[in-house]
Order: sequence, then structure tokens, then C-alpha cells
Amino acid sequence: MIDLRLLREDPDRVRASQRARGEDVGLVDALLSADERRRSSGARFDELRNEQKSLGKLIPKAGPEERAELLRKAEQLKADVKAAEAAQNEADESARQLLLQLGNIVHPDVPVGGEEDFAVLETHGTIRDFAAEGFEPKDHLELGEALGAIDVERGAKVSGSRFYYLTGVGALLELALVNAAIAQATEAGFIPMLTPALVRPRAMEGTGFLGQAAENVYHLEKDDFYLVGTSEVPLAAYHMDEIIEADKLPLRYAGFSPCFRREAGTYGKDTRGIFRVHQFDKVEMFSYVAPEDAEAEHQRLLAWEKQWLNSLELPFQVIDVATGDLGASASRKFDCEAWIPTQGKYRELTSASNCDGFQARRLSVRVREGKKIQPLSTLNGTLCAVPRTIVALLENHQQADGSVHVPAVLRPYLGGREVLEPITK
RNA sequence: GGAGGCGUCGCCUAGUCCGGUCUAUGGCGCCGCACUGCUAAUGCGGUUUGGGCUUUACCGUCCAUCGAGGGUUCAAAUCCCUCCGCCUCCGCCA
Repeated sequence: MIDLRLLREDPDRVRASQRARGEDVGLVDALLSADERRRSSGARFDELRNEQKSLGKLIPKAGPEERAELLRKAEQLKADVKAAEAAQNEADESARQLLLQLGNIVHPDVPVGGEEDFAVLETHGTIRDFAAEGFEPKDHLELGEALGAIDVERGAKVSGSRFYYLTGVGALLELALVNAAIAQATEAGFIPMLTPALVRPRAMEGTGFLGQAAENVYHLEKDDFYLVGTSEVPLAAYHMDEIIEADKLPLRYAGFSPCFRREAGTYGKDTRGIFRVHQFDKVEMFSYVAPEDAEAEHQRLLAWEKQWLNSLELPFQVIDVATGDLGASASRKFDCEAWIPTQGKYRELTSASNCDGFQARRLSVRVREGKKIQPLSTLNGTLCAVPRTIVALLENHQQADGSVHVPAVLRPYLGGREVLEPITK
């Protein structure tokens, strides 16, 4: 959530941000009046409660007659206090509900518009010219099946569409990617973390995934658990309700977990292969930093993502995601998109978001510097989302005979193998 | 799944049986001041968090906060209910 004080002091800035997101600006005014109601009902309750307390002190000391009189007054007050408390709770709750609907304040440099209105910031690597090399590139599924690495037919048989098995060298490839990614993150100072994949509503809501994104979240009704779509959720909630000393920051975690996504509303989109699936594993970077350090950390996360993709020898571009595609909790988001030869376009492989104090405020994670206590800033960035990375690797590193070149960074985790060969039988 | 115990403002802890004197005790740690060649020791003061009001800030002040939420009562850390978490034992199970 955003800072209520900011809303009070500079509502126009919040309105402008809502407008840029293409969201309802009326929400801001509703929130302002709810906040006003919250404050006045709170003051009323405080006043009555104070009166009740002073009266309560007199009762045990009073003589019999006086006592009866006081009790009569106290009884009346009891009803008033109860009503005032109910009014206060109601006002608090309605203000909170409105506040939860409001997305983060958008960074002024973010391009305004929908999904297609992103700005390309930089490009890396060289796109291969398969025509010049004299062969037609195969897509990742065809390659993966030939390698004995991917089985989507049986994935569908067992679990339905958008499920898959990674088999043989495919399974090894995932483990190699995960190990290499964790190694890079550890080298950079991240603490490796294996996190819960099932979380309570508070963690999900606090991370901002129960708003517009809710339809993409799996929910276990019987136990009221949510399946996380990213380890960002358990990593953000890790320090929930804590106050962290300023000299402990930055705190950096590299989470590895399965990720579950319903992919509602994507029917017919990316249906072939393992580009868009309901379950996958991912290594995620997560940072807790002082508010003034957030933008610099955002750049650092992006730099680590670029380092990773470069080490995989993948051609990619970096984009500044447009306002309409930010998601509720990000104030700014940089995606790295790898070139997918058979699609002839760049597709998202990693995503780095600066959430400022948005998640920290919802999850009550604060930093203490001297006497000052304030929400800190949280940021997250993908290091390696496994299936998509496999897609990009297979397609970009394929050779005319259907074998696949292995980047040096993965070889130590693949028994030194430099090439993956199709299975003959 | 069954039985029992527990949860107090950084950590430990008193208080809960028997409601008001709790404005929550004491110790440790930490911060400030005093004293002191330095350090240590000692003395005095301070030290939960959130929200209002006031305010440049400080200070001050009010309300809430004893795991969470409800209830009883004029009044709840204390009594009742529900939930959450931790511990012990039993059962079951990777």
C-alpha cells in the first residue's frame, strides 16, 4: 500500500499515478474521505474511552450512594464507547479496503501505456542468422523431444494442458541452471533460500498478488493456503512484522522454489511446449534496502540478470515496462527479453521490480535508523525461470544436426558436456 | 489425529488461581548524563509498537497495544469462547 500521509499531503500525485496506470481515479477521493472519517471516529473513541477510564478509577473508592450514581453513569458510557469503537473499526476497515485496491505510485520515468508501449533500453548479444548458416531453426519442443529432454504429452495425460515432464538431459539441464544461478547469486552475496510454496493469505495479500492478479493464483480452499507464483512471496513475508536495524541492510536472498500459475485468460496463447506452464521452478533474487537505496538496487538487480543471460550466451533486450503492465506493487519494472528464433521476437525471461515501500507497508517490515522507524524498500528480480530459459537455450544454441551447444557456465554442472546430442533410438 | 503445557513492551522474567492499588515488576542488554588519566566499576535517568493532536524538528499529550479476534463486566494481562504459534508425550507417516 502507499503512504496515507503522502495521499493526504499530495493527492494530485496519487491521482496522476492512478491515471497513468489506467486505473480509477475516483478511488483516491473515496480514500481521502474514508481517511477523514477514520480520523474523526478515532478521536471520538479516544475521548470517550478516556472518560470511561477516569470514571472507572473513582468507582472502587466511592461511598455507597456515590457509587450507585457513578455506576449509572458508567453504564450509559459503556454503550457509547461500544458504539464509538464499532464506528472506528468500521471506518478503519473501509479505509484499509480502499487502500489495498490502490496500486503503487508509478515512477515518473515509466512509459505510459499498455503492454505494447514499453521502451527498449538496451540490447545485448547477436541474433543468429540461420538462413546464412543454411538451416531452418527447430522450435524448443521439437529439439527437446529429440534430446529426450521434454515430454509434454505425458504431462498433459497426467496433469492436463500446460504441464510437462523434464526427462533425462532436460532434468539435468534444470539442475545445472539452478546450480549455476545459485552459484552466481551466492558469489554476489545473496543468501540462498529454499522457501515454502504454500503460504497464508496475509503473505499473498501483503505481496500484492490478491488484487488484479488474484485470478492467476491457486488457492487451497480447505486449508486456506495459496500456492505461490514466485518465491518473492515467501521472501517478502520472511521479515514480516519485523524492525530491521539500518546497519543490517541491504539484506539479499536468492530463493529457489516451485512456482504455480493458473494462467487464466491466456487460453490459446503460447500453447506449444513449455514457454507458458502452470508449474515451474525459479531462482529469484530478493532485496530489502533502505528507501534511498532502492533505485540503485534496482539497477544492481538488473545488472545481475544481464550478467546471467550473457553467461548463457543469449541475445536479449532490456525494456522499461509500461504503466499498464506494471502490476500493483511495482513502481517500475525492467524486463530482460531473450530472442526466440522460431517466434522471431524477444520474449520475457526475467523481470526486476522496484516495489519501494509498497510491500513493506502491507507486511509491516520497517527499518530503524537512530530514532526513525519507517517502511524499507523491497525489490525482486528473476535470476532464472527454468522452462523459459531452457526454451531460449535450446533454440538459440541449436545446431544443424539437432544437437545443442552448452554454454561454458553450465558445463561444470553437466559433467563437462559441451554439446547435448539427440537420442538416436 | 489424541493428551497435556505454554505465549507479558529487544532477551529473560513477576503478575493470571482470587478483575480495580498494572500508569505491567525485576534482571540483562542498549542509550544519555554524572563521576573517573583511558577503560572498567558505580550512581541517576531513559529504553514496546501503532495511530491521533501539536510541531520545520524536538518536546509534549491522548488513545490503543500483555500471541490474534470476539464475549462477560461500570472496569480484563487476569474470567469465558474461537483461532494462530511453540513445546512435551502418544499414534501415524516420507
